[in-house]
Amino acid sequence: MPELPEVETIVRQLAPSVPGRRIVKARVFRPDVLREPPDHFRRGVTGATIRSVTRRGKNVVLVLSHSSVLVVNLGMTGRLLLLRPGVNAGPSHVAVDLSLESGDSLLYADTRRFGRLTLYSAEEWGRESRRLGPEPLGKSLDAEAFHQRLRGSKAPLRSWLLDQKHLAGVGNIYACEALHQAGIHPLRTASSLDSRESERLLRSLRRVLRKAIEARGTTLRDYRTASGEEGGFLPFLQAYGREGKPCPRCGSPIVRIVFSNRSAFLCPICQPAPPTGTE
DNA sequence: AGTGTATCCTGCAGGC
DNA sequence: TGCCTGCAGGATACAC
Repeated sequence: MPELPEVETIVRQLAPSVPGRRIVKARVFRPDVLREPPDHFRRGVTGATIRSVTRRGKNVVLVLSHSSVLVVNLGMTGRLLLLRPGVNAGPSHVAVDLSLESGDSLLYADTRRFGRLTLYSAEEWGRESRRLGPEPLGKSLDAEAFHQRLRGSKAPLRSWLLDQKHLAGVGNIYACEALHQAGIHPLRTASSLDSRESERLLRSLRRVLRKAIEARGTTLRDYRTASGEEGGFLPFLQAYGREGKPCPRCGSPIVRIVFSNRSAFLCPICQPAPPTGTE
């Protein structure tokens, strides 16, 4: 669930208050969210000062002193919360608790435990980060560069958008929303878009991501901001999760299709189906 | 280079 | 009330 806007919301909330603070104690309740033995993780973070909190794709990136980097990928149900004792209540399914010297805690909670906390050296994280595609809201990606990237792939657009090596941060909700807004069918192949269509798709993608950030993300069920609040973007979804409900643009019922083992939501009128190629 | 399938997990909604 | 099935924001590995 946590896609770019949700992770960006969490990072924006943590960035003003967390950097400069030291981790005085680390408790691991669910070792399976770590990629290394719990005692190694505890040794790696205890005593370290958090230098910065940033985002790369769907990852929260915490740069620690001693040039190590703690990367949090929230999976489907992960939450990263700043818990102020006596102010906000703790969540269930706490996996890792990082106590800060002020008495606050940075909690990682995750019902399904698909999320991961990974401790990298700066070099290792640099390598990992370079494997991800460009940031969709970043300056380096212009319409021309986007079109060039699309031209190299025959994958269906929805699959292409979800692949983090093409673009970093797009998930199923915002892929479906952007395609709907751009009037492009999710099964169109990436390379089939002409320059006008690819420009329209990039514009739609950026618009929906920005709007979702403004609304502090989409809470379907589990997502919470770093302060434990729900995101406000759900009422603005035009296609995702709206099977059978009227398309806000043309009124015809939204349709759910499944491919690559995941649902896609679309308007069959606004998003004309590509030729099947079998006839 | 693609796709389909399965896996890691829990919880909730809907049908009966 | 309970049982069952299907479904869920993600990432990855496998066979084909």
